[in-house]
Amino acid sequence: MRKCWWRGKFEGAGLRLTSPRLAIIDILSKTTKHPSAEDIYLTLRQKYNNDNIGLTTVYRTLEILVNMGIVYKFDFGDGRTRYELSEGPDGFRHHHHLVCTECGRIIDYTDFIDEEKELLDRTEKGLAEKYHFQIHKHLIQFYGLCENCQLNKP
Amino acid sequence: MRKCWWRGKFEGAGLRLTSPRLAIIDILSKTTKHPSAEDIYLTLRQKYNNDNIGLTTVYRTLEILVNMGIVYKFDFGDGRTRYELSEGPDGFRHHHHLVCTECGRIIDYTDFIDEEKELLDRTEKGLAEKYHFQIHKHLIQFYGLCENCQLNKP
DNA sequence: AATTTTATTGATAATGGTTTTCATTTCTAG
DNA sequence: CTAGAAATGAAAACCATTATCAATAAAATT
Ligand SMILES: [Mn+2]
Ligand SMILES: [Mn+2]
Ligand SMILES: [Zn+2]
Ligand SMILES: [Zn+2]
Repeated sequence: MRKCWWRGKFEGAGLRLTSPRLAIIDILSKTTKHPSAEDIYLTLRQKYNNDNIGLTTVYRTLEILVNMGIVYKFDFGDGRTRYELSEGPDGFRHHHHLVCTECGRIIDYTDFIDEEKELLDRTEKGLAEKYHFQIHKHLIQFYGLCENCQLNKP
Repeated sequence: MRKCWWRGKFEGAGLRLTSPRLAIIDILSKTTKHPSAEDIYLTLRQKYNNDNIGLTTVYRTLEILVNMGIVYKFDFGDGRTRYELSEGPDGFRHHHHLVCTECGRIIDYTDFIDEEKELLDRTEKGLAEKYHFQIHKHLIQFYGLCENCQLNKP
């Protein structure tokens, strides 16, 4: 688990690894949640209140990180985009999501991920051939009710 | 292939099957695309220009249809919500999507759908048990470049 | 070191898809 | 017919995201 695996990507792109950018990566690397741009902005104000990082910068930085493949971007259906480091604090962890449509709770799961991966690879290959599509990524999500929301919503 | 399979759902909910609603369902049932609310609104103005159906009504109707399970709602990443009848013109057709991130083209595919279904069922069952989640639906999408966009973007 | 160039930043304004509001119209029940 | 409920659409409000732009900071060049 080498640290700061993203540094190289920044240098290669002629981009500067500034303190706002480091702070945003830091926040993402220390959470298991899926914060929105505003979530990150608010965390910055609380914990790093020495500097005054603008919401615009948060949005801009996230877009850069997404384009470099350092961060993944998700829409879980609650009207705001949510973000997640592509490589977790403990190294790589490919996973998919379970989304509660009532309270918005997100669960990362890795169960069945190998079987899924195998099927997805095969499907991607088949689809690429049949539709001449060049597939770059896939998205799998399950929607439903979490334990709490099942009880509170009969 | 019984026609107007949705009538029952409307009656059961105490909702009226008005002409704007019928027109919107009609448009959805005659396309293989995935129109946005505005797409539907514009089609209404062109083809059914006798009446003057407001964009608000389109949004409202779509939400009702989604809540009744008659229509599916998708986010393909282009900033607008897109809709599709849950049961196609030729009866049921469960499928997933291939999305071109360059031009927004959407391909419905049913290849591998049986294998996917089998794995999804198994995964849903496993996840439901492990996380006590009550799963209602799944989402699978592949993102990449369509044939055209591969050529025009080297 | 001084100067030029380039990248970054954040306050503000603008954008644009979607929702709310609300007065009016249409349908339904009695 | 009449009272109540549901539906409609124009306009205004909402709100996450993006564009503008002048100011700042860092790198490159002289
Ligand atoms: Mn996750
Ligand atoms: Mn489709
Ligand atoms: Zn929940
Ligand atoms: Zn394309």
